[in-house]
Amino acid sequence: MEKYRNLQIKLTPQRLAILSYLDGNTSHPSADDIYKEVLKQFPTMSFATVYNTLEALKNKGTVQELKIDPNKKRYDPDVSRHHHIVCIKCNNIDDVHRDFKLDLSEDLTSGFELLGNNIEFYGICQNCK
Amino acid sequence: MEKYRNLQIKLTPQRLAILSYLDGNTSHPSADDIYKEVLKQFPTMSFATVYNTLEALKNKGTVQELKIDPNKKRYDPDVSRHHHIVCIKCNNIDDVHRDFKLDLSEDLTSGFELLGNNIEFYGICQNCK
DNA sequence: CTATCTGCAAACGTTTTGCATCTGT
DNA sequence: ACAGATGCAAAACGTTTGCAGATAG
Repeated sequence: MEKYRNLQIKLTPQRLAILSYLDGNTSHPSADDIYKEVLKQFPTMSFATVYNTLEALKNKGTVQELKIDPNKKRYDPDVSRHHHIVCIKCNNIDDVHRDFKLDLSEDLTSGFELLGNNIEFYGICQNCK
Repeated sequence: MEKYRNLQIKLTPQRLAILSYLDGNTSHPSADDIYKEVLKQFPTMSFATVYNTLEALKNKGTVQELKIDPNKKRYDPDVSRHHHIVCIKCNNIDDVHRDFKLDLSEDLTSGFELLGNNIEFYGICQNCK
């Protein structure tokens, strides 16, 4: 795949399968979701490879780790500035592509150098209503 | 303790020690932090009791579980509406007591019934600067 | 050719569970 | 008295690691 050449990581068949699964994926999959999917193509796929690849992609800035699910890490191939809305019943996650400028006055930052924010909206999704 | 009577849970000595440790605590402790602390007073304290108690307190709405630390759950006895600012270097968490009214227009909620939001600010804390 | 990746299995840290005993109400 | 809590140990779960063999560049 041409588009991945500039990642500067070794493009093994397993990694290409992971990249292809992640490309345009808005389901915010967990490591296990990725593993299960790629396993179909590579019956010897291991978690080590999934995590190794995710670590490499995180370092290259093409995937971000989400803290939305308290029980496992989930991954988002969309690293553009956006937020999420989570269903409190089924944990389904959707993207919220809107920018909010949230400034904190000095007295609220506890001396922190403020770098940014992530907003997690929550509610009940269409399916669960 | 009078103030805990209305929780409608059995107030064992272990639970009172946990409640006393949590009361006014703004360090956002993990289960392990709580365990270690209460262990000083009750050498037979077990994780089962810590988790059991936290579960009960969550259900009563007097403690909330935080998803800020990807490696372990952290707990906040302050259930008033507030946000957090996290240090990207040391994972230290401070409270941000300010209200932001963030409305999402219909076309951004993906059909969700919007109930609220949590904002995680991030930056570098005074110690780490 | 060699730095890096894969796959397996073992290890890890956190959280959950089963169960016998104990205790707050 | 008894519903529900404790404490222990084992298990479950997601994630990480060590290492021998394989492979992309």
